[in-house]
Amino acid sequence: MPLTIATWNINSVRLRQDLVARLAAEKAPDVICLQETKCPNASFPSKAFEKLGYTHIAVNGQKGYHGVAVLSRRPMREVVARPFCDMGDSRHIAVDVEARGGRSVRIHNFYVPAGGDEPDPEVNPKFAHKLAFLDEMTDWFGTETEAVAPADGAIVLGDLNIAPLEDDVWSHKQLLRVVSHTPVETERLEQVRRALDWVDVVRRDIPPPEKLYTWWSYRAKDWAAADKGRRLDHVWLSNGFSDACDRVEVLREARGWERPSDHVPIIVRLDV
DNA sequence: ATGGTCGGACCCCGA
Repeated sequence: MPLTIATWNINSVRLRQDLVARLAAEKAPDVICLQETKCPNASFPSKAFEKLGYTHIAVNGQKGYHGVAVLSRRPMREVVARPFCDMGDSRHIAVDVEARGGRSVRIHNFYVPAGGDEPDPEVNPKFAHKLAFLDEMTDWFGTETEAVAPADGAIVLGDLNIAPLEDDVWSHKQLLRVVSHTPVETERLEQVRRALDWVDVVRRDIPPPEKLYTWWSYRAKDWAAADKGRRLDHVWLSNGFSDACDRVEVLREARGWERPSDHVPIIVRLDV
């Protein structure tokens, strides 16, 4: 049996638990990693997800903002919820999911700061925070290599809030000075990736120049017609483990579901 | 065409 893993910025898990149920019904992923749950741990709707078969749940939430969670139908244990930038923000959780032969897959679920509007760390503290967060990821990956990425296999996924490639945005030229696609961010994200030589399996399987987006603004009158999206969500596999992934799907249609999130799920299938 | 729309807090903020 393959292991299927979904990542989705849900933009309030309580408001959209029915959409998570729809994803479970239509795609039946073994593991669902959520970001922007906007929900304290005590209020997390665990019961609803347990009824869907996701009996293993790990949450790192806070009131009103941010928040990440992992739902699993396979045995899983929480490894760490690492605080970044001494902010008290809930932006990371790591779990080990059981695989064949006593092995396990370590999943790091991230919600990287969006960074505000002005792409200048001197005048915009939110952008400075975003860059500091990325640098802390690089440092952590580089210094605690074994803990971050055990030999059995590891995954970094989530809303990284950066569209790194020209074909990850609707207009490279028009977004070069827009937060999420500025060179300072895309270079910083590449440093994070290179720290452990993570493999972007989504772009391995759906390579440029094909346009690929996971987020469309709520502000567009007709998101599908305008199609001004960005690829802000990512799935990276540890080097030497990437061959385990034999299928990638970006669920674009979920942007058209009733009262949607502005992000759509990515689903990967692993033979592990 | 430099607007627009969300969600969750609270009387705006972050996205």
